[in-house]
Amino acid sequence: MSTPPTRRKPRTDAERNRDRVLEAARALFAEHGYDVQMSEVARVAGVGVGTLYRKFPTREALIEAVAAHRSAEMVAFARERCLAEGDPSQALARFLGHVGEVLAGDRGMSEVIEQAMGSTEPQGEPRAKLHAVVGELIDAARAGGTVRADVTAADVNMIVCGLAAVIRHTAGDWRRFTEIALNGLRS
Amino acid sequence: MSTPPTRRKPRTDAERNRDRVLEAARALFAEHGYDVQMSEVARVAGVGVGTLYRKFPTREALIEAVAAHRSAEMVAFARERCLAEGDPSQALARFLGHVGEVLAGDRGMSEVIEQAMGSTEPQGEPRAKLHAVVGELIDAARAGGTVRADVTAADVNMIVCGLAAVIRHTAGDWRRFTEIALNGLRS
DNA sequence: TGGAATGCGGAATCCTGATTCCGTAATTGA
DNA sequence: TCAATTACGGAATCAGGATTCCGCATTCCA
Repeated sequence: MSTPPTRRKPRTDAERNRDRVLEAARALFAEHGYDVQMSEVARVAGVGVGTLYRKFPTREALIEAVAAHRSAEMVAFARERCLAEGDPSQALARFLGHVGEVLAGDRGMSEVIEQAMGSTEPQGEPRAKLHAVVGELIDAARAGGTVRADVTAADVNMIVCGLAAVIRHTAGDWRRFTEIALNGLRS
Repeated sequence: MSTPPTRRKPRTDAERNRDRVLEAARALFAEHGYDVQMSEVARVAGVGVGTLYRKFPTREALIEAVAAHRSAEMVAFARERCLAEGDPSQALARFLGHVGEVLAGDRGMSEVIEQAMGSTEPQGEPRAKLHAVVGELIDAARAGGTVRADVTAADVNMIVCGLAAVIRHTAGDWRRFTEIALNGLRS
């Protein structure tokens, strides 16, 4: 009830280019963070800036697209690898380990997560789901006695936020940070 | 052996203006972080941009001047209020509490500290002293049995880095974060 | 195959903010 | 008080990057 009746099928090269842009952006953002120029993304994608802007109308939109994808992956991991299988009392620990792994290999994502885990302000569905999953992970950990009864989602969000910062700025061993944090949540 | 013999005394309004600029910068950086325009600093200081630039040749120099001052204050607090007086085993805890207090009221500083506590790269004397003091605080805490024997300066630096991020991005209660961290360092 | 329709490339344009320049104004020392 | 010296204000200039525009190339469908 919205699109006019007869409409051509979108040109095949158009979607191919969209994929190329996304892939280039993913790689560049992962390596350098979001401090990358649009023209550079276009160049790596083998595309003109005009094309890039037709796919993603603003720099912001491109970043959001990439971040949303990664966030969804993290949520999926939490559900499938942490909550669904294995020892539930270790679910939270496995999650933190995975988050660290991902952020250590994706500078851009560490920037997003650092901010996203902060205030509960609206930031799109993917980030909201991330918050929700954290809640489930805590429940599991609490049930298993791995953390104190008074641990809240806010606590874990702070830890994830801190973890992101540590990974981004520190040369040191982030696993050590997660160990300390988890130990601190124990009764 | 450096300055030519006869030289006038610097104009009094010149130093007054320098102070005004520093004060304006401190206030603005504390409230908004370093995302403030030079012209805004000048306006608040009641001075022209030209004057501002004569005192601090680049934006970077101005930021550095403000940050160095604050860093020195933190080091002084650590020595005088944490190491010199009170229960030594609580020195680290008191220090973290103070850092949180300062960062919570100074957005710019939280940005600096988040980065500064990361790599041990050269960042000027003030930051170097901060690292040194952290070492002393750990020794005191270790001696008092407040933290495990294997806790290192790198551990605490990560925690401070994380704390800065938490304060900057989170609406939540950063004291809770320090409690968890300190608890995590206990044996 | 032919001519719409849809995309493409990338130079040109716009914007935001840092930094420079220079004609004036204020301060100093004799 | 007066010339010399030092500083000031703020418009003009520069620079880095995001975003727009439009003539040309491709792809689609009858």
